[in-house]
Amino acid sequence: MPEILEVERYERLAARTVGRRIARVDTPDAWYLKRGADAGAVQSVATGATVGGVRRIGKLLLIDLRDRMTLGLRFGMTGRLFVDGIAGIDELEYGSSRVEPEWERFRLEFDDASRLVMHDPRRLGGVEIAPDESRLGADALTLTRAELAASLRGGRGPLKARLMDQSRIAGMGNLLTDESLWRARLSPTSAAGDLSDQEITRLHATMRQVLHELGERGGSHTGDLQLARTRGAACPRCGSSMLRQTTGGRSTYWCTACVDGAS
DNA sequence: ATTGTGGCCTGCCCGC
DNA sequence: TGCGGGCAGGCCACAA
Repeated sequence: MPEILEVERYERLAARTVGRRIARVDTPDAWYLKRGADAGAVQSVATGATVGGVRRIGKLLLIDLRDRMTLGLRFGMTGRLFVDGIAGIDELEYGSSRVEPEWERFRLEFDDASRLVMHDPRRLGGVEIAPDESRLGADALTLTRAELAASLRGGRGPLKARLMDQSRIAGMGNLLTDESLWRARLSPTSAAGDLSDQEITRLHATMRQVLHELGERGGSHTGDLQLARTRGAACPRCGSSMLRQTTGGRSTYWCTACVDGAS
């Protein structure tokens, strides 16, 4: 599913449209427009506008329109981006790899007839006008150790939930979070605020490594833990059986032996 | 403020 | 072979 690594790819793809003028906006799925936006509002904002820049905060893709408001694109779990017929991601874990015209939820058509298309079978993504960027925390790809420490401080809920709280750290999804915790040998269920300075340092270094390495490999589903994300699987590191439980409302796979064991 | 829960959405997989 | 239940998770509304 699109986590920060996938949306980073979408951002680079969308950057092709900078400087293009939007001739037409298509909103075939009214439900896909969020936070009070409707077809008329989106059209008045975007039609005739030139794309001034493309940014990303966490999993939110931002399209800045020159002298107009910004469009915010969220991809949910199965959203894919196409620009000029090129897919930002070929396949998505848990998503269908099929491409169906009826799954197109949002389109920008430019003066030169090129198009930017959001494709989302399950409709969990959406488009909004002028998203409130202050609701998002520090971007995970540039997260500093100090920002991580501040994000965890005082947290009494599970560590995993804090890492996935987009208002504190923007971009971490379920797969990246499980991979990072597993590599750092930290329990997803321990209280976020209970980590020692040493553990915070280790988690920070691990997250950086995971984001870099999985980014190079091709996405959030390419982690070392991925094959073990199934019931009854063995820990790829120590061979113990993986525990599956729900934490932070998400299915969580982790190895209690690796956390408890003396490395 | 913080934390936890349920619901949304729907294609796909598995078992019968 | 067809059918139906369960599953996936990003995000939000809501409750305590």
